[in-house]
Parts: sequence; structure tokens; C-alpha cells
Amino acid sequence: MADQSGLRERKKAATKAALSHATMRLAIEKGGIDAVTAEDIAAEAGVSARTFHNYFPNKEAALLHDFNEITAQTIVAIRERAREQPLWEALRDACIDMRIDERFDFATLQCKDDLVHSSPSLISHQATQFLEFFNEALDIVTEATGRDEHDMYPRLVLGAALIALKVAHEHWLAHPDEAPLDEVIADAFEQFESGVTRPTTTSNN
Amino acid sequence: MADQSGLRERKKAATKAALSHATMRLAIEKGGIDAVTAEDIAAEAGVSARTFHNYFPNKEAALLHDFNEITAQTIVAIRERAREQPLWEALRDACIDMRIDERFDFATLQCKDDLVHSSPSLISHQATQFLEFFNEALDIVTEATGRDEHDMYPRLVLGAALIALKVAHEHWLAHPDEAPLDEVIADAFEQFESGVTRPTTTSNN
DNA sequence: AGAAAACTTGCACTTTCTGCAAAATTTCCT
DNA sequence: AGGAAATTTTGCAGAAAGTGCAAGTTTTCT
Repeated sequence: MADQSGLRERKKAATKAALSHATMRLAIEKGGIDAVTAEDIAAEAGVSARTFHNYFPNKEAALLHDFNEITAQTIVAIRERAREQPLWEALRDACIDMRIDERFDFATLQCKDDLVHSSPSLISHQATQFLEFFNEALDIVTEATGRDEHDMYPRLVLGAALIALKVAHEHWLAHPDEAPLDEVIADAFEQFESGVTRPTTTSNN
Repeated sequence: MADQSGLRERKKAATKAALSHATMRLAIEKGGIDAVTAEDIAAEAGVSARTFHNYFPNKEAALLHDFNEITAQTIVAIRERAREQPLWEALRDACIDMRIDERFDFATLQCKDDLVHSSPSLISHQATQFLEFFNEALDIVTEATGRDEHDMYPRLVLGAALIALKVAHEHWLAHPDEAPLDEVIADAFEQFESGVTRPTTTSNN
């Protein structure tokens, strides 16, 4: 349904990837996405500015495209796992299975993170993507818990899981040599299990 | 420091409020903030378009201005409470003390929430403000827990607290007759205390 | 091959947002 | 009160985003 392998589909995917990569390249080169125009990106990818806007609504979306891809896959993973595992474990394992560390070059990840943290427009866009992630996952979680719309529980668990994911991810990017990403994620989830709300002893764990 | 009561200061505050209110009025009238231009807002408030941009970077900021004010106050409240209370309680009580229900007309709140949920630009902007709130509070929480930058714990607790706040707020807006806002917030925080990660019995609580 | 469907492109247009410099207003000091 | 100094308002110019439309290309399907 999504990717029939006709010439047309392949070309579109290639163009989209080219635009996304061009955005990244230029943003790094010019030291920030704000110094890059949609026209620059289109030129770098060899298409017209109008075509760029056919693929992405704006440059932020182009830069964060792959992150978006991964969350889409994660939604599917959560749905499948939630059928066979307790919810919390399903969420945790789906997050671990994102395997950001294996799919991307570490330097590139760090680079992209720097770009995001230094541009309000990117921060804003990333926050929005996270919200979309939340909303898409919410239906699954609500169903899995057997609660209704009337109940806060689904949103609270899901929120906790996504916070754990985000914090783990950031921590790993800042301290990559400390532990592998999957362990960091597991650790973050574990802290919620043992009760985040109680002040813990300051054993660095 | 912030508000000396010279004529100039008072006028500026008045203009800012007028612009914010004008934005709200027009957004409701035209059924969405996207149908309102910065020029419309300036005209409604009786200033030039250029002046509007001296006060706010964009219309989204103008519409969400009061929410921003409140989070600024809440940061202060958290800082003070964190000196005298256990962290989790400090966060909870500071959130309860925001008293959104008393400060605003309920219909207006619901209206504004509808506006936000139906406009990508507003969703994006609100998400960004939430992130700023997070970052400002993070320093306080980190200090209060006696943990260092190296540790995920501060971000996890704070994340949990802000999720609780946001979820409670949304729930109350959707079901206002069920319980007063402060109780809903307390309830959300309580669910984190009793362990969100374990599936609970479906007693609607 | 040739019609139909889908994609690309250029163009026109509205809107946002910023810098700059001139005018207007408020404040401050004597 | 009066005038210099500081601050604010405003208009104008300009870069860039983003969208609709229609014409031109390319791919698909039979």
C-alpha cells in the first residue's frame, strides 16, 4: 500500500530523501537551519523550490523527516507488542527497538541534536512531532488498558513512557560512553517502576 | 524591577494586554487564528502592525501570553516551595496554586483550548512554551534533588509532574462537572505516587 | 502507441518578520 | 515649567515562507 516498487514510487522516495539530506548538509554547513532557505535546499537537491514544498511543508519538517519515520514505525511496534505484553513493558521494548544508535551515525545524531537545540523553529517542530507521537499512541494505550476517554490513566502512563524515552535519549547523546542506549532506556523506565515520586538515595543510578 | 508604575510602564502593559485580548477576540470571531492577520490584530488594538511585532514575535505568542505569565509565576512558586517541602509535593502544590480555574472564565478557557487544538501553529507554540517551562524548572529540580547534570532523575520527576499537570488540566476542561480542578490535579499526581507503571484494577479512579 | 493519471514547475500573491531611520511621547533634571 | 535625553511608535523596504493555479513532463496502464 505504502511502497509499491514502481519507478514513480522509487523516484518519489529518492527525492524526499535527497531533500532531507540536502537540508541536513546545508544546515551544518551554514551553522544553523535559519541560515538556509527553501530555495537553497531545492537547488542542492536539484529540484524547484515549488517541488520542495510539495514534499515538505517547511525546512524543519525536511530536517526531522527520519525521526518522524521512526516514530511511525514505533507506533506499529507498540500496537503489536501491546497485544502480547503488559503495557509498560510493551512501551519500553518498543522504545528500545527503535535502535536509534544502530540506524544512525553517532556524530550525525549529535550534530542534528545541536542544530535542533540552537533553533527555536526546530525545537518547536520537534515538540510538535512528539505531541503527534503521543496522540497516535494514545488510542493504542487506551485500548490496551481497557480504560475509557473519561480516565486520565492512559495519558499518564504514555506520558511517563515518552518522557523516559526522551530523557534517556538525551542522556545517551550527552554521555555516550557511559552505557549503551538500550540500557539507558531500560534504566529510565526502571526509575518509573521503582517510583519517581519518592526522593531516592543519591546512589548514582 | 519589572513593573515600576511610571506612565510608560503602565501604557506598555496596557498595550500588551490589549493586543493579547484583540488576538483572542478576532480568533474566536473568525473561527481560528489562521484567519487572522497581524495587521487585523494591530488595527483592533489601535496600533500599527509594526508595533504589534515589537510586543510579540507572532500572533501565537499574543494569544498564549497569559498562559506564559502563569508559568513564569509557577516557576517562582516551585523555587520557594522546594525549599520547604519534599520535591514531589512542592511540584504538586505549585501546580495546584496556579489556580487556572479561578483566574479565568471557564468558557474562555474552553474556547482558547479549542482554538489551540484546531491550529497546528498554536499547538506548536504551546508545546514550545511547555518545553521552556520544563527547562526553567529543571535547574530548580536538579538543585533540590542534589543530583548533577549527569543524572536522569531530575528530568524524569519533572517530566512526570508536568505530564500530570497537563493531563489533569485537559481532563478538567473536558469534564468540568466531575471534580474541581485542584482535586483533579491532586489525583493525577497521586496516580504517579501509587505507581503508574503497573496496570491498575479498573476502578474508575 | 496513446490516453489517463500523477508529478514538476513557474508565476502570482498574501503574509510574516526584521532592520532602519524619522517622528512622537515620556521621563528626568534644573 | 522647560528642554535635553531616553524610549516608543511608526512607515517603509526587503527577504523569505507558503499556497493556488495552470501549463508542461513523466510515468503508468491497457
